[in-house]
Amino acid sequence: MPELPEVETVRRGLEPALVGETLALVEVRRPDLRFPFPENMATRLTGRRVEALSRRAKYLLADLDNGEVLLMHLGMSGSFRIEPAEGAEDVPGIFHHARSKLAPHDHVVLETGSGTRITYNDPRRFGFMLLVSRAELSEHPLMRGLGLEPLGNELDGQALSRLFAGRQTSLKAALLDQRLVAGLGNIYVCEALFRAGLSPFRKAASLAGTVRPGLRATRLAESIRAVLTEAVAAGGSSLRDHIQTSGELGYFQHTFRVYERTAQPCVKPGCGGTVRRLVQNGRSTFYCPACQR
DNA sequence: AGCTCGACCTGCACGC
DNA sequence: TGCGTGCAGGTCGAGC
Repeated sequence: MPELPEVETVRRGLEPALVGETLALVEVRRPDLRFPFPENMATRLTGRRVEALSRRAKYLLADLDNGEVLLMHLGMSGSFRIEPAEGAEDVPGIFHHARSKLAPHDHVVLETGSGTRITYNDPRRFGFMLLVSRAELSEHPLMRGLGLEPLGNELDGQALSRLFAGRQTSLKAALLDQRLVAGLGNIYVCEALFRAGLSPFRKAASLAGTVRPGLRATRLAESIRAVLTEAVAAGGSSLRDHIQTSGELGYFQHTFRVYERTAQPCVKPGCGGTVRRLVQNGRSTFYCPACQR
């Protein structure tokens, strides 16, 4: 499911249910996700208060009151849902009976002190959770090598040109490389390249150009910001799963201009091209051969 | 060092 | 119906 906009949507959904709350009950139902959960994770989390919930690239970071951080990644198919906990009172004296049963692939269940149940579900099990001490977080192998935060202040044409300089790989592969820019995935790379009018097959190094240096890079940086900002505002994209913690769908998928639009006409006015799908580095690339150069 | 590719895992849509 | 194939929002590590 999740690229940056989906992870940010999940963060915003979890924040009110989690921050300031104590983890009263923690159940790990299946430990073997991409990495095994930390030894005794349930015990180590129980009784902890969550002080903040932030995001770095596609990672969620829950600050705990003991100086540790719960580091979470949703992989391809991870999602959270929030419901009233068992026996939680909706109105004083009236117990909530609408709590749904646990579903297949519900791997972690957290119950907060105020009677909320937060369930992590992940069919493909590419996601994971880790506990890292706050002090060591920035040097953790998963965090240390991450590139620019695309909605942060540093991402602009100049930064992109510098990062891509000398790279012989394609623009598509370079944008997917989390060590350069961190948070983009297959959807938003395709969409950003379309908006910038740049071919996914162009060499990354050519972004700087020779005639009008910086122009392409600036267009690309602006396209990345625009597509991500719009997608966050739309609650992300829901392709095959729900993504919001409420179970509601994001709706940015209705705004895709090339992704999964194979053989449909290019939406750019006057272009007349047809969207094509091609496998690049083992992943589908959607693009318009007429207006992406 | 940079780059490409296979592997990890489940579910679904498709064609025969 | 059942079975095989290909596809899916990610990332790591092996091997050039």
